[in-house]
Amino acid sequence: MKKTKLSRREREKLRQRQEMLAAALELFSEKGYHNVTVQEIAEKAEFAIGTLYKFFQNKEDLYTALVLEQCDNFESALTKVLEAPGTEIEKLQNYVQGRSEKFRNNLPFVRLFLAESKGITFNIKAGLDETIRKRYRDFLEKLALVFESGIRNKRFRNIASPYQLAVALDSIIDAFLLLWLEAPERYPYPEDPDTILDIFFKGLTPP
Amino acid sequence: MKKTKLSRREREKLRQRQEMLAAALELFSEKGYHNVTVQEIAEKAEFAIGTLYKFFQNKEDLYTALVLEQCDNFESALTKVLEAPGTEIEKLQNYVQGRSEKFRNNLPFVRLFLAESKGITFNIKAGLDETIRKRYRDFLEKLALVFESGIRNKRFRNIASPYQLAVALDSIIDAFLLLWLEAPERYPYPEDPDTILDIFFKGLTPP
Amino acid sequence: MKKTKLSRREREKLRQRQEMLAAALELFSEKGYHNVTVQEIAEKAEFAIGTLYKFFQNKEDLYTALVLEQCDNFESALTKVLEAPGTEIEKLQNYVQGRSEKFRNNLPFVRLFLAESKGITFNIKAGLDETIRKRYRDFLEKLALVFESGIRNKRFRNIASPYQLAVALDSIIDAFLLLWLEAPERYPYPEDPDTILDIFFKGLTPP
Amino acid sequence: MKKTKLSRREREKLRQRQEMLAAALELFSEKGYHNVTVQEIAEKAEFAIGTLYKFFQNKEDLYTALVLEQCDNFESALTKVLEAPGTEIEKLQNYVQGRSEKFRNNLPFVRLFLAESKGITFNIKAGLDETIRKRYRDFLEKLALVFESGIRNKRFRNIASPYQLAVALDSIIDAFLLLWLEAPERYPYPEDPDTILDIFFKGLTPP
DNA sequence: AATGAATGAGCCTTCATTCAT
DNA sequence: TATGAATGAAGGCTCATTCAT
Repeated sequence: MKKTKLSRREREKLRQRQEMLAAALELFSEKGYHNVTVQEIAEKAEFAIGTLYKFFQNKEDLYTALVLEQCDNFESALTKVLEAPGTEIEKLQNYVQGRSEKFRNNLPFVRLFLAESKGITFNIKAGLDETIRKRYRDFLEKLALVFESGIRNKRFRNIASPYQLAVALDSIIDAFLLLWLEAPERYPYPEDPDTILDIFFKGLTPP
Repeated sequence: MKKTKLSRREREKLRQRQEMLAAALELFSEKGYHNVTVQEIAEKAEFAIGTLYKFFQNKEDLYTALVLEQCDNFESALTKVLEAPGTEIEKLQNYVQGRSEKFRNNLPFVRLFLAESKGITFNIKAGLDETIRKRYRDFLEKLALVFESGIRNKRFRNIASPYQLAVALDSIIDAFLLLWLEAPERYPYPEDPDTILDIFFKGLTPP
Repeated sequence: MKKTKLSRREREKLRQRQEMLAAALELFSEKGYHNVTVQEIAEKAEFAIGTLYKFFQNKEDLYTALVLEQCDNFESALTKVLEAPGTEIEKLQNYVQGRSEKFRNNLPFVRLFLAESKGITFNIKAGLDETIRKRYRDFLEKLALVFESGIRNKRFRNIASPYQLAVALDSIIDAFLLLWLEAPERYPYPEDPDTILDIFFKGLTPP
Repeated sequence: MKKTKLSRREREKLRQRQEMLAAALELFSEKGYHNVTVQEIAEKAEFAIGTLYKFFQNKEDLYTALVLEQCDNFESALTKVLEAPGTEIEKLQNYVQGRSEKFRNNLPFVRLFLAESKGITFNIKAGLDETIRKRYRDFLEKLALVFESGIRNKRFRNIASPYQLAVALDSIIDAFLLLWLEAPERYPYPEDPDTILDIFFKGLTPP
């Protein structure tokens, strides 16, 4: 809980930086890294190019900062959810609920995130994607812990390794998110969290 | 089932085209669309740039042709699997098996496919991704039919819409594929097909 | 012999100006005009850029002021040497000695001076070099006077015009200075003044 | 005496390269490295920028190639002069004559050469000047050999080390060249070679 | 008066595409 | 028909200079 007092100047700087990142996020998410010019970002953020280069060493640096910052944000929010007290089932319910919401409120970033974590982007020369995948794997380990404890105390059946279950759960959440993204009216989100968990909890074959 | 006789000249043309596409696939999948020059592709394929432009209108056209052709290939192979006779469970088993294998034998393309279907790539200005997603949705409908009939004849529990189940299954297959792609030794593939189906069929909570 | 009393404020101004010029000299001589930013100069001099621009209209102006001031300094010192009483030979001895010393104590400037007077630098658009060369020519006239009087009173042989002799002498002094600059241990300076004069006075061919 | 047959294509390439270098030489020598844009060079040489970049990796590379090639040219021509048969005195006469002529026929390059070898230019990051100075030193060693043998067989008085004499001679030649460059009508060149040698051979003081 | 953040013109360089041979 | 040299538009980035505080 940082409480450092920032000078007016510093606060101003930070605000400017956020504005630049916001403009960049919107553009990158809309057109892709290579189809956005630094000029455009500067214009959208209403700064001169030179000013933008005072904040970020180059285009790649800007992109990297953008993605990593957003990752931090997501990570800490979802980690908090997982660490809240409750049974494993409750934790998963909260996680599915929390992840879905967080994503739906940050669609522009989600598109970037999926691009970096799932596809090949090569937006950045030296593997930003690798950094992001590592962080994502680390986060999945935390999610896996819930499955692990659930299996240990017999609340969950031992049908796959905890990590695999974590991977499976997340992939379904993302898939349903994309479904909703593409056709919000056909696949309304509100009911999905339960659907997802039903798939997981009940299994397809009748008992 | 076209059986048109091709002249020697035409067959030669086709072979050249395939060589160009093969070179392009390798490069695009390795470095990303924007980090590959037409020059490079021509060199790798051992043609002159001008020759390459005789076959494809421009870089985008080449990329589009490449992706769509590969999609055709995958689609028809997997459709065939789904249409083979058998119970719904057998069909799904064959599908998971077939999809996994097909993917593992065509890794370069899979990377492109995931990039285009999951992330935002904007490799191509005018929504190649939209075309691909549409085709993918259409294919998912076929997969959904299996779930639908399974639900109808009570082999499967009705825990989600058939289409949702199709989406969920595919997303898990892809996720496990990525898992294996990133750490083949830690997540060996052979056992995965069953794991995936177990998750689906048995459900997480004990009966 | 200006004796104007400067107010404290004016003296302070002058001191600041000198500090800026000193920082600039060091940087320009080390990296060349075009590889030094005004930013750098301001930082090294520990002033804000804006302050620097209060003293000099622009980068060129700063450079010009720097070079001209240093030239003034050198010129007046060496003129003094030439005007000191003594025979022509003594004058030349003192000149060689004085010039060598002065140069060795102001290496950073010498590099700039040689660049401006010998090479093409185009550091400055509107011919600073021309100004400098003109001043240098004027100075050489003074040196030539020594040769002229030496020739007139038969102390020197009339083997070339006085001005040519002045040019020749200076070029040798500079050449030896560069020699020493590049390999101080191999071409130690102390003995050089005499060597230079020997070349001049004795001639190469035996009498 | 290379006699390699060049294909028409190769000869054409070489000619283009020479045209680019010629345009660059003229511009660099007229305005200085930093005041010439690649655009300008391309225009003057009547090529598109892209074509120019097919021949040279970048602006620095072009400049380096230009300077080094010209150096080669000068070096080999003057070395040939020094190696021609004759007494030491004849060799020096030929050298002064040859150097003067060569320089006067290649004024644009001389300006570059002096800038790189005498001044600080920092046109190029990684010390082209150092390369050039090394080559110049090596050449001076050859010139020094003439003085050495002259001293050994008593044709020359031993008033300075051979290398120092070489440095002195060259510096005077250059100085006189500059003199002529600045005021051709006042310091006509034809008589200079003898003047220079007179200064060297006769000495200033009467016997 | 002093500051230094903001500006944006201009430069180097790349690469998709064309077209003469 | 196949070639690949030539093209030049467009983008990333720097840095001298200004001006509001």
